[in-house]
Amino acid sequence: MKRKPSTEATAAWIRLMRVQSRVLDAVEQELKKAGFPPLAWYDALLELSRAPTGEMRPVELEKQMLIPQYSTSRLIDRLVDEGLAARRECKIDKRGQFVEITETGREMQKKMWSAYSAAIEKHVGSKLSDTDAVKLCGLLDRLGCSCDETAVLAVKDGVAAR
Amino acid sequence: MKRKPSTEATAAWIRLMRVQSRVLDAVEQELKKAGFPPLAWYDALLELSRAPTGEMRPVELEKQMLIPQYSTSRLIDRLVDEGLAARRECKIDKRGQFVEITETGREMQKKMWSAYSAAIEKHVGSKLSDTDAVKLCGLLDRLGCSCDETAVLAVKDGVAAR
DNA sequence: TCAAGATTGATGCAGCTGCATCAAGTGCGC
DNA sequence: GCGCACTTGATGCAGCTGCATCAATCTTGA
Repeated sequence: MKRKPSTEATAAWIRLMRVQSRVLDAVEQELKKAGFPPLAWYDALLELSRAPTGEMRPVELEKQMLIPQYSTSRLIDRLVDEGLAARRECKIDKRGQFVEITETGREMQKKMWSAYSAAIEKHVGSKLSDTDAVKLCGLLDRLGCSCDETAVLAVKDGVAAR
Repeated sequence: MKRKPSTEATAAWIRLMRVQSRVLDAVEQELKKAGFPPLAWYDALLELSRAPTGEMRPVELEKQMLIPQYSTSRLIDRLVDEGLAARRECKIDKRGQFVEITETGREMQKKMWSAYSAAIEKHVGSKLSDTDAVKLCGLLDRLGCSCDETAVLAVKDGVAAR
């Protein structure tokens, strides 16, 4: 039997998988309990709300969120169904479209951020000093393949998780 | 707008989500490319192969793997369909059953571990010194709610990720 | 002994994901 | 101007997940 990875590396792998899954579950549960939609919706609403004009091309959204095309397409469907966003035709490129966040969508994003930020604080912030959080970031960043433009883009009104 | 979590904590949260998802994806992809089933199957096979008698109660498996009951039930279905495990009736408790790993199942587990361990090395081991891996474990453990019996149970022939 | 409650495992349903593919539209080279 | 490759977005299908619920069996306590 091979034994390529050190026990230390293997232990880190296991922790990474388990802890992430527990923490994510915990946060998602809190959102759900508070009657909010899943995190992915929040991420999309946040991106849309940040767009200067309040609207984006799906392709754009897709690149920001780093999710596959079909996934974007369906996420938009759901947002539209719930009145949180609206599709607008794109006159310059008839294949395309624009997705615009609605007023309801903006409100939802803000309300979600209250619950979301509280959950982050509860499940991460309160368990780690700021300096430890920084250390953790540093170590994790080294695992992120050719990591991360988006870097320390934590802002006043929200963060995108995925 | 509230601002409960520190920027550091928020940054750590984002990293945790993103890096985990990238690393997991990468590892799963390698398994898939090598023609193997998903990681969850490996975890189950590993648990079964570790059972002294080669068989376990589904309830047992469920507790080890920390996945919900219905999930276990279906995972077993798939393993059985592929001939990697077999259901045995349980004479002491007629509600229950035993799940036994087959010879094919044992072989699969071993073959998967080759690919799996190589992937761990590639995506974690090679990017972190052992001492850094230990630091990472320490930090992650602090996030794990009332963490982890299973602790440093990395062994000669495999690890369970979830 | 027997009824109430707990445990064990399966399953129908809805929702989400990935994969493959499709149709429509664009734009580039010639 | 025409054809061909590329981009944009949607969708059918299969698989997996969570939720709720079910049937069967076991256990407990009066």
